[in-house]
Amino acid sequence: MNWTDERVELLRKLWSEGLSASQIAAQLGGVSRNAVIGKVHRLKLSGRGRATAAPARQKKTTQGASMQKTVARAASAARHVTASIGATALQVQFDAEPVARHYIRPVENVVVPISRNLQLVELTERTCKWPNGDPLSEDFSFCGNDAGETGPYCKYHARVAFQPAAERRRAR
DNA sequence: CCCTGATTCGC
DNA sequence: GCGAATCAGG
Repeated sequence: MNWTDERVELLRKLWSEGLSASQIAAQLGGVSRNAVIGKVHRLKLSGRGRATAAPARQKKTTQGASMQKTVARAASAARHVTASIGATALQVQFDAEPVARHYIRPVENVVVPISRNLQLVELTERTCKWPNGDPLSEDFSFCGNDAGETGPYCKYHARVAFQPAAERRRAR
């Protein structure tokens, strides 16, 4: 892959929009994040916003605070909720309340907190491949939360996708 | 371990 | 100019 004008332009755009090098590499295709970073340097586009490395960590933004509440309310099974709004994508991590697990029998009531809304090219072996939205739509995306190594979905979508037979019967 | 950008250096 | 390897950091 060579750096055509179009590709450089897209690189400039995405970089200015705050996407991470790896995300840009994924969208460009055919290049590694290192290639993107190298190119960014050569183009002297570096230093976008915050200087050194990973900025993806804020704690008490008003927006962040209100969102934490929203997520906490939505996910009744959540015990610990941390949300971070980075220069790139929105990312939320959480741990389920073990006790609460007994209450959420009806699968319809399982609340999936939030998705990273990744594009197809951004999926890796560890990202949840649960689809969001209309595959024919522009804003179609995948959940993208951590799926571990046990399957194609994060634990919440796995719970929806792989219902135990008995449970599925009563959930009817 | 996952990720981030920064730098170096052989090609 | 390019980008893998490496470094430094969250």
